[in-house]
Amino acid sequence: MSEDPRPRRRQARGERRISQLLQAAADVFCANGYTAASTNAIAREAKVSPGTLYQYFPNKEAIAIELGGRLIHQMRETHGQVFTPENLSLPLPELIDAVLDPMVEFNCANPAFLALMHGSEVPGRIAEEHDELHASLLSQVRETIRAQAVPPLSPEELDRVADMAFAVFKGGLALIVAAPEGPVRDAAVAELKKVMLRYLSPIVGGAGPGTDPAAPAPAAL
Amino acid sequence: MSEDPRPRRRQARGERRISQLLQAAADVFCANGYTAASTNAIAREAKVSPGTLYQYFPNKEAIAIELGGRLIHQMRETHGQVFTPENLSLPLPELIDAVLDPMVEFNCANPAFLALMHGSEVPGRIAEEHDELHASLLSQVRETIRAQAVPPLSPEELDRVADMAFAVFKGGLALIVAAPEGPVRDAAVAELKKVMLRYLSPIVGGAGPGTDPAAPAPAAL
DNA sequence: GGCAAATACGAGTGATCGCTCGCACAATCC
DNA sequence: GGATTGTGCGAGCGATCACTCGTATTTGCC
Repeated sequence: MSEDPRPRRRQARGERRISQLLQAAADVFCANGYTAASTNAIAREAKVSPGTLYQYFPNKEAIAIELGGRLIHQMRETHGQVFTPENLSLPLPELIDAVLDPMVEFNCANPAFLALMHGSEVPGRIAEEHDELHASLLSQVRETIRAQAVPPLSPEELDRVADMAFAVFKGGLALIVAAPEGPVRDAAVAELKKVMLRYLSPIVGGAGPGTDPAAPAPAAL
Repeated sequence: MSEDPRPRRRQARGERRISQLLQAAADVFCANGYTAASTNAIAREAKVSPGTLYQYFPNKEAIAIELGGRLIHQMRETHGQVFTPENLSLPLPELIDAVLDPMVEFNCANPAFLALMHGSEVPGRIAEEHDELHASLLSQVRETIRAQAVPPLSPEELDRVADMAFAVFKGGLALIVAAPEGPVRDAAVAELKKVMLRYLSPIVGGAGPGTDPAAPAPAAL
């Protein structure tokens, strides 16, 4: 609750150590989970002594807080550029590309994000921030679907569809990040896009079977 | 390793204690995760002393092994009754009902299953058994889709579709078990069925938009 | 160079956890 | 009843973990 009036002068070396420690923490959290990750292991991974670690973080929880905070911040920047007014009125296939691609890229580049956000073992502060982010993302998804839905959905339906679209995305995302980098992962991304497109098409396209009423056997790609 | 030639005579009271301890372990694992769950907490939850707990389990891992084993066994029984030859040729909507309903029911009734199977913190033995179960389920899904696909899918496509269908189901399942029991959960289940139906329809129905009710009288069983 | 602050160290401390052990009670068999 | 064995207890042991502290080194500033 109290601001600290002495913001602790940091030298460049200190900032570097912090990044180094957070990177090490990300690796260890990712490999073993939050609870099983020991602060000594994090320090060892960062090639520093336990004492040095505690020079920059008051306790283990603070490490997760800071790491989670930075990841959430990056994620917010990512999805801030994703749900733009222009994207909002894009045709569905392009909209799905525009939304999924950055999300997939971020989560593949930062596996610690999912590891930290998912466990029920994480300290309460992280869980709170994650809930906020989740709610924020969800409302963006909801507004996007609302903007696209023809005819308009009832509020209850809108909630259900947004919740399910997000949950399904998360399920597919887990498959994608688990896939080996390369063509296999790309194919998985394409497949998830198919799921989303087929699920949402009837909602945006009125009663039609798909967004593209042309060729009955598209089977492209 | 070595079979034990002395299968340790158990009295009825002992069997009851074991069930009691496993139930307590399920609750504690579910609430705190495997690593954070202490054996003393499990014993306390079961209203017995730590010594009593260790009368029936050699160590903490064995508790998770036994609990996971029992849950996996139940799950196998469930999905053994799900993927039957009769169900294999069911129309898609009925097939989805037949597969999803028991799976959803099981996971809602046994939240410890997901809690135990999901963490990367669980002992290696559980992870192995879970991988086996996962592979088994996946192959059942694959065979079902293969039986339904018109025209037949290439092996690579079949793998991708089965993987994605399963991953998407798991994502939706997480939403469902998190939903409060009652109409909200039922609506979520119905919504997940929509996702699966819309995703798989183009695969089974050839070019058709949805489940073509061409065969009006399947009426078997 | 000289000083103060920041950085780095790593053995050590208290707490917690998995697990043990000695002993008492209860059930079963003869 | 006596013998044997399963059941139950809970204080306590060794290991591990989060975290500290006294001290040595490096950096920024004059």
